[in-house]
Amino acid sequence: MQNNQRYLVTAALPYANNHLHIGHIAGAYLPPDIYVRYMRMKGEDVIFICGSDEHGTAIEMAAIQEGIQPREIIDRYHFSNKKAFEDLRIDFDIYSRTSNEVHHKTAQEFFLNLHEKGILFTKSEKQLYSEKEKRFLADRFVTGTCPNCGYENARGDECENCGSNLSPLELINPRSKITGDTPVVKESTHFHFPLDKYQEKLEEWLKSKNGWKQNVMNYIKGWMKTGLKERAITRDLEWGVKVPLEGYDGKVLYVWFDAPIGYISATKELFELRGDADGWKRYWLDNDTKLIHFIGKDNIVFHTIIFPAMLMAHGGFILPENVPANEFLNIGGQKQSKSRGTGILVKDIVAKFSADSVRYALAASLPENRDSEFSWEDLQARNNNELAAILGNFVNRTVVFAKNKFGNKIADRTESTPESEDLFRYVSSQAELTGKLIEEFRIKDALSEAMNVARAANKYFNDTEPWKLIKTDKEKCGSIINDCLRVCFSLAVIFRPFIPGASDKILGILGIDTASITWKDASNPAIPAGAELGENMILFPLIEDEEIKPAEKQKEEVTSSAEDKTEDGLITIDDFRKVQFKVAEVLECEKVENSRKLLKLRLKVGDKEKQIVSGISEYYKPEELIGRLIIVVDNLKPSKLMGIESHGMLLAAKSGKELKLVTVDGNIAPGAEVN
RNA sequence: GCCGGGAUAGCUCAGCUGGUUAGAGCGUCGGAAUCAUAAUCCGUAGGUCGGGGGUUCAAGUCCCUCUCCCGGUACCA
Repeated sequence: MQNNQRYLVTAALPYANNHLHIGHIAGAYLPPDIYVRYMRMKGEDVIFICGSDEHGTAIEMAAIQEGIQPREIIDRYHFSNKKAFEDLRIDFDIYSRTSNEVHHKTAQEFFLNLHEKGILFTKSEKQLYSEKEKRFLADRFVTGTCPNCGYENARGDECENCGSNLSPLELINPRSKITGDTPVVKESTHFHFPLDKYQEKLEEWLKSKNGWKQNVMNYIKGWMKTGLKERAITRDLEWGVKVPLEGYDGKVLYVWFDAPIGYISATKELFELRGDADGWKRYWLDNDTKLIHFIGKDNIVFHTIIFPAMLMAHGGFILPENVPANEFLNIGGQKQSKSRGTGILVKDIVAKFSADSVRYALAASLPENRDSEFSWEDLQARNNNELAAILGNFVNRTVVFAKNKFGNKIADRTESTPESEDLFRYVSSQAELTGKLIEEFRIKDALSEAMNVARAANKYFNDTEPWKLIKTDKEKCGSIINDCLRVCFSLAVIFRPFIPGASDKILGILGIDTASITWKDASNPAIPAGAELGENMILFPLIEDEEIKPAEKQKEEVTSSAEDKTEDGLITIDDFRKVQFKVAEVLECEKVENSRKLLKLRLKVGDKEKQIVSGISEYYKPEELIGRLIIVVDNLKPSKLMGIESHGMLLAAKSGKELKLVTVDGNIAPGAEVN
């Protein structure tokens, strides 16, 4: 057989600033794992590549906020996510990371290749620069007042309040999110990639692609219609792949440029580990290789437009054969979101349920055509009503029967019946159908067809009634049980891509070596009559209601606590409303004796008076404050400072050694609400 | 605002270029069976395919419009 075909399968590189949730798994990792397992059993030459995407602003910012090095952030999530994949038995040939030396080198070479060809061009742009930190501030590092609605904490890229898109330069009174200082406008020069020049070539290439999913094509059309635009491929940032040219200190490759190159670097690394340093070329530079990117829909542009354009520009590389992007998996109608901290994390779900159960439940509701829903009840129902009741039960009833009636040995098959032949014809055609569906990336349908085999198997058991036959015709009964055991083998093969754990167990019971299993075994399940069966076991323990309920509660807790403290420090309007700010007039003010910086203030808030203690005597003298209107938090839980009760706190802005009271712009009655 | 996507049985979803009584799984209800993790098998009920209008011999499927949800993207004060 002269099949030179090779497959290079990639799964989106997870960004190493958060833990993976099951939406990621359903979108971009479980489908390729199933696909790859199947293709391997079919005897195809496949490599399966993934790794952590570890550069970019968000990681640098997270590090600054936590006061640690980016390295610590990426290590935390790289290893956590690597383990999450292992726990779910998602078996990459390599799970690499873009902080690796081989990646930096590969990305730099790629950049230089384009640069030397004169494809890239430079352009200078005005950007905000922090003198204090000696660095340019990325959009997300800046906050300020929105020029449209006046919201004071608008982000550099958009205003959360009115939804307008902003550039940091538009912000009124911009501040660094890190130090709070005011940045200045400064020119910065960046390399750009002329994506617009590749539009025609891309469109032509895409035209030749049939069999791509409709949703993917729709996204592409949208982008093409608006017209592609040049894109900056460098940034002013510390954390990333350095621009490998003189005079570009402090600049790194933009993360979207370096990340997809990670697929190439990871492949290089894989073959280095295999002692075949040039092996990666067979996969990336050879037209006999089919490159398949599994991703979520948020990544479609990068994998169908930007990265292919980069590969075209570089030359020599193959372009993707298909990009079967999935939609999103929601939970209770709610989007799972890293940045909002909602969603069910892999590490939490595998702590509680088996990889097989989770894989099955997710595979059964993959968001292949549109966003889909996942719930804990779903997981329970899938496990109990399908895995346990249909598949698990069939294997169990067969094995138990063989054990009780045939001395735990594989009975002889002495005769064949039309029913038996029908059954195996069906098994064989279902195996073919399941495989075909997997190859078409219709994993959900494939799984459903696989389960139909187990249904047919149960029906065969029911219809042939071996429990009756054993009393009248043990030989014929033995043939039936032999059939059933062989179907168990077929089931182990057909289900193997989806639930490898259970497949191993079934094959273990049957005493079959798992190493040499091929897809063809599903149609030709050969088991040695007379051989002793291994120890039976329950493949899928039932999931009780109690196991689901705490999980639900847990989920709610996660969600609600996440609302209070989200990744980028955002709160909801409801959170804000909890705090009652009021205008207060300072009636009396005196220094607290023996304290270094405490002042005791007597305030008039509406028609009541209250006392607060505040640590501002280093900045304000008591007499300066009397008569002034200030802003206080009115509903703060009272506390004692140096034995003196304080019933609130005043607001003041602090920067370095400066502190200024927050006041109101003009006269207003004390007690007025601030919002 | 503009562009795109979605709205199909109680639930989760399939329905390609328009064509017989709109499908599957789960759940419901009834029956058979009792080897098996009270697990199986057979059957039943259940939908004016988001609302309205149109094209057609024929529309869930095409066109228009409206409502709601989700993405993307532009701008005004």
